[in-house]
Amino acid sequence: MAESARDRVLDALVSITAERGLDQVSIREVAAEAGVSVGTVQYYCRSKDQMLETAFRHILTRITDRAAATSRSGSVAQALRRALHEFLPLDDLRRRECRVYLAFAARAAVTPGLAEVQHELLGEMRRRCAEVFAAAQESGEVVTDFDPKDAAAVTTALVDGMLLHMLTDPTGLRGTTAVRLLDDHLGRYLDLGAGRATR
Amino acid sequence: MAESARDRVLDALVSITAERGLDQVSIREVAAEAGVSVGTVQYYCRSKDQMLETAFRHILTRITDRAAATSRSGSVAQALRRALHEFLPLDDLRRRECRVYLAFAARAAVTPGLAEVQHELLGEMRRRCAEVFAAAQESGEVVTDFDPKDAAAVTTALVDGMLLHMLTDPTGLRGTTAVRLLDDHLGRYLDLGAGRATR
DNA sequence: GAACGTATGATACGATCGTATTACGATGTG
DNA sequence: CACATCGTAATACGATCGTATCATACGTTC
Repeated sequence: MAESARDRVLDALVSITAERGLDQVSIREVAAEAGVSVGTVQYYCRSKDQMLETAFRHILTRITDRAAATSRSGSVAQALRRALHEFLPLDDLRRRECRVYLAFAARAAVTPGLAEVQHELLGEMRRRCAEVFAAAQESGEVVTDFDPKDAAAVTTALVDGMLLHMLTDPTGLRGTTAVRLLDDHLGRYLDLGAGRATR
Repeated sequence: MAESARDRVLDALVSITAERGLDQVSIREVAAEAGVSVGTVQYYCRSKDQMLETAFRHILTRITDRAAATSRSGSVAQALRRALHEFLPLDDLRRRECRVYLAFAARAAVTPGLAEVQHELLGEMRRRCAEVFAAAQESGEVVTDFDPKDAAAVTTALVDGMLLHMLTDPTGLRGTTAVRLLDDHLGRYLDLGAGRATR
């Protein structure tokens, strides 16, 4: 079925942000990209600030849904590894999404409305990640003792840091290297086993 | 001695970026903050893009110089720990600077001129960090075997990731936690010894 | 002391910005 | 049928944007 006008507006904003950056986003540009009038954009978004907050939630939902949909087969460690890969810019689609995330996250540092969204995101990320680490401890898939919450905080920070470096210095940190470094990191907590070689 | 007009212009840009964000920066705002005319800003910066690139280098020099000036006394690991702390938003001054860095780094994802600066920065960071890890291996201050380059890449990414999380979700990752997580991380490579308790 | 480059300010131009207002057709409802 | 609501478009308003141009001092150098 055809995309609703509202979704087309939000997707247009995301497209512009991914390709030209968040500061190239204007009501008129979004309207043109979505193929609607300025009035239609205003109909769905009361103000530009509200439009940005809505679009931030929109893109985050898309990313986290994809991560949540990854396979849970195999060991807990393997499942975590696959899920975390969905947050890294490892192909064109994820690179686009990560660019949008980074742009919004950076603006969240000075925009309370966006900071609230970011707070919800990171809290959920850490919570889910800590659950996985705790589950691995229960099932004995660990190589050392550690606090699941600390491991979650450091792992999510590492993922976002590698994301930042991959996007802003692609020749300095390549995807294959990032995946290997993430494996090394996880391997310090969990037994990745042969899963490291599987997709 | 009094600050030169050029420095006042660059510092004004940094101030605006730290307090209101990079997208609130305009030639007129910078001129007003610096207490000079628009013409003076244009005299020192041919275009806005060039102004941003110059200011990015300006703030990076300030940060890296401060890190380079930290004490090298004690163990190699302790010196590295102190230097890395200069890149984290652990007080108001560093929080301001980190906000500016994050704003520029995010824009570097879509602005080739800024990406070049970021590439130089991260390359230098990884190089220096790897040197320190290698020196620690030479002097035997290590707790396991590892590749200095990999350790440098993952450590710099972790620092930037924690920086991102601390700035965009201050209640989710506090400074004391970040310092502890960084200590845990370094402790997996190096023998921090009692230095962990020292400043 | 005339000429000149440097540093600064004032101002004008056209473009674009976010937002508010208004109009108009389609749709549903009394 | 009358009328309200919803979705969409067109357009106008004042503000702000980046940039270009011109004028004016102040040194320095022939």
